[in-house]
Formats: sequence, structure tokens, C-alpha cells
Amino acid sequence: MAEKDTSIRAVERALDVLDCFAPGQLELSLTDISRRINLAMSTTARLVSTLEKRSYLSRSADTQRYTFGPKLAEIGALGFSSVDIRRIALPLMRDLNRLYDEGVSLYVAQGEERICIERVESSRPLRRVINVGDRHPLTRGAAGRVLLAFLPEERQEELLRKDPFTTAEALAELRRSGYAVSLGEREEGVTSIAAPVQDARREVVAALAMSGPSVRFEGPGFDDKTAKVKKFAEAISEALGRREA
Amino acid sequence: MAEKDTSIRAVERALDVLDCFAPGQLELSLTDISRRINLAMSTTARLVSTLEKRSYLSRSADTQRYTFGPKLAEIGALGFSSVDIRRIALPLMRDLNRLYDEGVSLYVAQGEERICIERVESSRPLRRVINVGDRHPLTRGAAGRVLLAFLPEERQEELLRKDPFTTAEALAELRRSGYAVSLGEREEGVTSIAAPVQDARREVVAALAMSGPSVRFEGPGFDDKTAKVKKFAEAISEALGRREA
DNA sequence: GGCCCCTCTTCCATTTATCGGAACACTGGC
DNA sequence: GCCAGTGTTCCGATAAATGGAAGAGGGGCC
Repeated sequence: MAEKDTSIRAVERALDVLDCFAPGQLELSLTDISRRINLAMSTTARLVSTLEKRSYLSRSADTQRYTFGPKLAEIGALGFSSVDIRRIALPLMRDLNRLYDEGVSLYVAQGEERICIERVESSRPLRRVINVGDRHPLTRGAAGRVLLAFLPEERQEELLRKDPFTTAEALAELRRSGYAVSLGEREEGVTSIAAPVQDARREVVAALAMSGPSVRFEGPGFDDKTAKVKKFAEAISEALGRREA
Repeated sequence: MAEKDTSIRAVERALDVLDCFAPGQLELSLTDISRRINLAMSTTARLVSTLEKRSYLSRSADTQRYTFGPKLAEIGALGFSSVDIRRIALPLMRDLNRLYDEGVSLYVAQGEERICIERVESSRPLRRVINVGDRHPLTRGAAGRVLLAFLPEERQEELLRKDPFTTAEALAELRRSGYAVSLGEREEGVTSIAAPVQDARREVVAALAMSGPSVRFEGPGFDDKTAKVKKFAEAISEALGRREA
């Protein structure tokens, strides 16, 4: 990617302000920042004020010094909980895909839906094509049920009331077994196996699913595939920082 | 704090770009962004290019779409590991302070030093005054040893080689007992009790310390104070997301 | 294969936002 | 009371930022 020379100076300067903050340098005065970025006080004040207005910086009422604002924590958390999950999961998804040459997807919950955030496609001509960005109800499909099963209980009840496609008992069993299976729920002749992915705090942040034509999933190899999906979901969880119990 | 009306438009626009990204909207094209912020394609391209140059955004080579860049994850993590630890810990530090009317501090490690990032002072005239920002060697003092004890082993050995004020055996005992005590190490007549604070991943990210004149710490109440410091350090750890073992 | 539409890049004349210096207010230390 | 340092506000000057236009490239459709 060629680096353009037409960047915007004011924006670079604002980012220079953010770069002033570092471990051990948690709070800085206006003068501190002005000196580090080597700009006039009035210029620095305007930059800092703009970042503060947008909650990227906060100003302490008592010390009048600046720190990172809540917006950065929010963006940081968002960044990690989406893009980095994909990056970390993708190599393992490819490994799973290579084992069986079946489609492997990663889903996250959003509202009443689940969204595919990463996908490794099968090379076989007969395949269930899924695209990154595809959305489906949480109540439908194996990956949906996996995500639904680990939502707060009242949230589960609310969604089940609206679309009683599965039951609280089935979700409890899912939490026990650690995986879900759907046989042609969204598409006739398609089977899907899904398992939960946890982060460092043992929160379920995604569902790993492997799916394909039912003719390839039925029979003696089914238990092996189920075990592998669970194992790879565990591996992704560990890669995300979840420690052994 | 009066909100200034003289913010910098180009900076606001760049932040508008960052605000386009949201859960479920992990990747956006240039056109997506341009439409959301209602600016010309050329203007949007320059804004996005500047953010990409500074690693606040990344551009996917295959899809040509933008996502949050590594810099935001880095800043987000930094923000949480410093300012939010203080905010979360402060109410509990105040509670501990009220129990005994002694000074309560929170330290983090940086390089070969520890830094005081939060402080609740005693109201008594005889007190050991400590300021936010104060730095001391990791090898000295109760809080220093607490932080030192949970560093990687080779890092401990390196620091002990430079300043053999404590021993590997003492650090092992500290890890076992869960607290450290210093009697006049940095200042004659001052006692300090410290315990480790963990985050959601069970990493020791800070040391909670209560200190004051030794005349007030000696005697029958010492064990009670020690137990309380440990208990409050646990409470702070739980508030930071660390689950029960 | 050609056409159309959309995305994206690059360039440049114009506009105005951005800039920093200056003046001033405020605060803490001596 | 004075001084030094921090921070705020204002304004004339100028260069940065802007958006429109032209064009390249790619994908989909016929």
C-alpha cells in the first residue's frame, strides 16, 4: 500500500496528541502535551479541546490534567472484540477447513441476529455458500442457538417468546454438551455443527460453525466432526486468552 | 467545563470516520464511510488515508475495506490498564482508608520502577505523604516487592542482581502468603503493607498498599490490617473482572 | 465483447479553516 | 507583592483543506 503524501496536518497533530500518552504517563498537562508535540499552546489547546469534546480525552477537574477518555476504551474494546477475534480465529478456521474440506464460519451476536464475521469456504462443488456479513435470527441454526444459549436468561426468554423455534430445555442441554447441531433448519439438506468461543473472561463472544450438505455429515464420521468443532472452538478460546479452568 | 466552540473541523471529521465503525459494522468501504459522514469522496479518502498512515485504520488487501487498526487496540488496552484501574479501585481505596485513617496507595510497575497511580491520604497530622506520580525502585518497599514477585522469573533475577535488596526466597514466600510488609525500608519509622491486584486474566497489574507511621501499625492490630489489605486487593481484583478460582 | 455502473484515485483552483503570536487572567511559591 | 509558569482568548495572515472534475479499474449484465 503506497503511503500517500497528502495526509491532513491537523489530523496528524491530533493523533500526535494521543501518542503522547504512554504507560507511566497516564496524565498530562496542556504544557506537557504542547512540549511533546512541539506546538504553540493555543494550537495544542484547540487540538486537545476537540479531542475532549468528542470524549477521546478527559480532563481531571481537580488536577486539570488530561487522560484518555471513555471513547478510546470503547473503541479499543470494540476493535478487539471484532477484528482481532477474526484475525486470531482465522488460522484455526483454516485448519478445521483443511481437515474436512467443509465450510467453516464464525458468528457474533448482534441484537436479535447473528452475523458472519469470518468464513473459510469449502472447495467442493456441492457447498452451502455463506458470506461474511450474512445475518440470521439468533433463534435459528446451530450457531444462533449457541450464541443464544449464553445470553442473559431474560434475554433468552424474550427471544424465545418472539420466535419459539427452540426451547429453554434445548438451550440448557446445549450448555451442558457444549455444541449444537442443525439439520436443514435454514436450508434443506444442510447440516451445521457449532460450538461457543470464549474470551479471557470466559464470556461467549462468538460461535464457530462447520456446515455442509447433510449427505457428507451423516453417518459414522459425525461424532468425530462434532468433537473437532468443539476442540477448535476451545483452541480459539485459548488463543483469545481464556485460561484452563 | 465550558465547551469551546473552536474545535478543529478536520479533526472532528477524522473522528467522525472512526465513529462510523460499530458492532456489526466491522468493515466499511470508502463509499460507505463517505456516505455516513456526508463528505466528498476525495475528502473522505484523505481523512481515511491519514488514519491508515498512523495505524488507526487498516485496509484489507483483498476487499479494500477498512477496519480499526492496531493502534486503536493498543490505545484501548492502555487506557483500560491505567485510568480505568484507578477509577475502579478508588472507591475501595477510600473504604480501606476510612477503616483505619491511614494512607492507601495504588502502584503499577514500569521498567525497573513502580509508580503511584492513585492515593488516598490519611487525615492524621502524623502521616507519610505520598504523591501520585512518585516513583521508586521495584526492589524496595512492600508494594515494589509485590509487583516484582509476579514479573517473569528472568526479569526478577535481573532486577535482583542489580539491587539484591530482597531475595528470590522472600519473593516466593510473598507469592505464597499473598502480601508484603516493609518496616522502614524507604523511610525510617514507616510501615507499609501491600497486596497484589489482578485483572480478568489473573495478571498482577497493580499493588495496593496501606502505610503509615510504624507506631500505629505495630501491636495486636497488625494481623487485622494485613488481612484487610489482602481483602481489599481481592475486592479490587474482582471489580476488575477477575473471577473466583 | 461491449456497455454501464460503481468505486476509487488523482489533480487543482478556490476558500476558509487553521495557525501562532500577543495580551491577559490565574495560581502557587518565595 | 512579585515572579514564573500555566492556561485562555482573540485575530490577522496564510497555507492547509476542500470538493468538483476527470479518469482508471473492475464487476455485472446483456
